[in-house]
Amino acid sequence: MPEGHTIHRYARKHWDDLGGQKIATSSPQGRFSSGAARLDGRTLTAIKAHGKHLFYRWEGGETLHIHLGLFGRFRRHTIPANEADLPPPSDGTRLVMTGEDVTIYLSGPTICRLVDPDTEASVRSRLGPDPLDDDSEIQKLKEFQANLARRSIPIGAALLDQKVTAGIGNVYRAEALFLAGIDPQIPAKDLSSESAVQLWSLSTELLRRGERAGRIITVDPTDVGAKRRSDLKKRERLYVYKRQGEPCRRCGTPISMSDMANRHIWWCSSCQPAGSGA
DNA sequence: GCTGCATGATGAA
DNA sequence: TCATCCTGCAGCA
Repeated sequence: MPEGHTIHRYARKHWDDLGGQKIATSSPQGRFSSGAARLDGRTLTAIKAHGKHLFYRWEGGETLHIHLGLFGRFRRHTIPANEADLPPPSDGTRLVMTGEDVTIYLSGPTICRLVDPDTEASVRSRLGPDPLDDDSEIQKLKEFQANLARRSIPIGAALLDQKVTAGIGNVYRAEALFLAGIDPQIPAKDLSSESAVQLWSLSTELLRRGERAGRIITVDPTDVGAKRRSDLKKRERLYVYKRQGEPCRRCGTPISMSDMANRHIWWCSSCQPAGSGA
């Protein structure tokens, strides 16, 4: 499920599977038929992730722009010796990309379209700094802080705004604010410099860990009596997300929930007391 | 089988 | 603030 860590992971894995190869493309569902027909047989020259957006660049200069939204997903199959053993794409499969050894099915994306390099650049220019991007850490942090300083919306809403920072979604916003001890309600511009720095470095650390592990794990194993992160059971991997009413793993206070920026948000009212982070 | 919900984002009102 | 688009699956009957 797609926050930035998943997207960067896809970019890397899809490049390993398909990079530099001539790719056969099709759209069983039909909604991307013309785009798939244009790409069919072309060589994939690069894959770039920015926040939750994916950009597949092809010989000939065009870019395939994909955004998974809430429902989009990729399915990957190694092509079996007998091609009849390959599970067929479902009727809803928007795009099939087949390389030498691997085929990828895409379903449910919010965006799947061909764009020119200028459009790719303009999409990216509207996104805030991505903690998983290779750009300079100092530069990204400065941009993040400047973006916060310009907003009076609550920090919990600002973190979901991809113009502020790109890649954080509803799980990471709740978990990062908990770990940083920040009240989700405080205005973004009121965040102290220390809290902003901490929030950025936590976001980076958590997203990196998520990309590596292939799942979101924010809990320090000692907080749940485990030795290693890999030992954590599914229900133990997060501090606050979807845990309303359950005891805080740090202090035992029941976790709170409310709505912010059209999504549920969870927090601990003792670890993140009103006004904390300012 | 049906219902509701979900790790997202936009555009209208 | 709401309605809408995108799809799958858990939880229920």
